[in-house]
Amino acid sequence: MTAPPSQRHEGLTAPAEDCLKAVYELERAGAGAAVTTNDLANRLALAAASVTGMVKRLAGQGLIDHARYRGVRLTERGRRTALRTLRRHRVIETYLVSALGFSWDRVHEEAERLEHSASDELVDRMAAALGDPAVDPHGAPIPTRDGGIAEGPAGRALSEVAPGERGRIARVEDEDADRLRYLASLGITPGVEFEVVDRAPFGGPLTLRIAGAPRQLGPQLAAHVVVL
Amino acid sequence: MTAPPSQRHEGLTAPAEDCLKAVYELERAGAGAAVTTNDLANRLALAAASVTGMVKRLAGQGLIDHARYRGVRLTERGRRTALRTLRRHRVIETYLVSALGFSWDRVHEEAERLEHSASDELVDRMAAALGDPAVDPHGAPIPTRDGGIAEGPAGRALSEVAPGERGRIARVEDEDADRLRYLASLGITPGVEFEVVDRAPFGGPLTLRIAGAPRQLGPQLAAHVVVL
DNA sequence: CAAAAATTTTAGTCCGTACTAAACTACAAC
DNA sequence: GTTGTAGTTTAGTACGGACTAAAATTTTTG
Repeated sequence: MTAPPSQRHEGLTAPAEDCLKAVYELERAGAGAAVTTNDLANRLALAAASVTGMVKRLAGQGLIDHARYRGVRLTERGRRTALRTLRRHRVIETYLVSALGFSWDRVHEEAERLEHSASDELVDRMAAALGDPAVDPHGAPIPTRDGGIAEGPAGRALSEVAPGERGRIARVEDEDADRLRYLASLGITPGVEFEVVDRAPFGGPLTLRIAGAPRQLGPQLAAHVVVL
Repeated sequence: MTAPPSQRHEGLTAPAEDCLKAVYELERAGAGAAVTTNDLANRLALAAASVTGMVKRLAGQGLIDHARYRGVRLTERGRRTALRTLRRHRVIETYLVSALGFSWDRVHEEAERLEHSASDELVDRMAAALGDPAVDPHGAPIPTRDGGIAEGPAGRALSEVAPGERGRIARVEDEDADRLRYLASLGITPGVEFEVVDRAPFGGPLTLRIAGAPRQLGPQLAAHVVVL
């Protein structure tokens, strides 16, 4: 008997997929360094010991390389698997916003659950229904069906832009619903043009002009807004 | 800490939701009698001992009543919970067919997974996008948001219809993809009008006329087609 | 109505995922 | 270069969900 215990993409459980995705995202953020247990534990809101356990299982499946006490790296297979999960996540987010009228601050949570149960076929149909969009509602690139991802031009943080410069919001790297709602209320969403009017020193607020109107924004929020 | 271990509607795990749904459906089919462990084990493709374990947990949560050695019954809370799961399932099936172009024989599997991770809000949005349909692609009634369900006129099995009678296919109570595909190829889908031309005795095949064309159908299949 | 058959439950095991507490490494600071 | 601390792993526990095998109970049958 031993039926496959439900809801699995290639034998991976939901926590395992979450872990791979987290490794992928932390590797990306962390400029090539190995991802530490602690970082993973923070990201996944787990105790470090739990991460060690998960990491061992994933290493046993050949999805990550684990050097004891020195962190983990995705293997090629692990990377492909993580990208498939990421594709599911981002397509679902986009579909929820574009086809079902969800607001961008509420889709993360929903996609976080659905990404583990939606089949690749469903996800492909959703993507096709939207004309295969390249980015999700937060401006993050959607991995393609064949495992590619357009990381796009690097961009820089809005908090680094000097007064007088103009640019366009590329993406918002935050998942918190309250912060996303607040940013949207300021008009800070992907694709929007802005000009930095002023930047107060010592971590002070940024003053922007968006669509002619002046906007103030704290530096912690601005640090997660990527602009071009 | 102890974060809610993901993907749960009111603290219920996916297997628990499946079990409640199975109890609901078996109670419905079984004319008021208590549902036996064996029936559940068959329906859920589990060992009987596993069902006993699940049943104990659900009884502990007040969702079913369990009399040792004599089967289970849903409590009022259990019934409401089962209906919410059933609503998610049927709305999702309908959405997949109507909005995303799935064929009716492939949606069951997908919905079986998604029903556990889709939020009620998502399901309500899907339903609204379709104009709050009353039945799913197989003709089964979709429970309403407020916990009601229109069981509709009883109907009878197509296998019971006498030669010369006419009627309309109400629903197809089968989930097997191959059989559904076969039925669709014969034109047997909800809403279709038919006339029984002949019924061979001793479990022989049924001869129908559908849209003017003659069709033959075995009695096992016909037994799961409900007509009005 | 007693014995046989079928059903159900208990007992014991395993795995994945979590936790805490204790032990172990690595690295940095002195 | 030892030592302290931060970070990591091990050890031990728990729980849900699954299994098999054995015991208990109900039902059927002779």
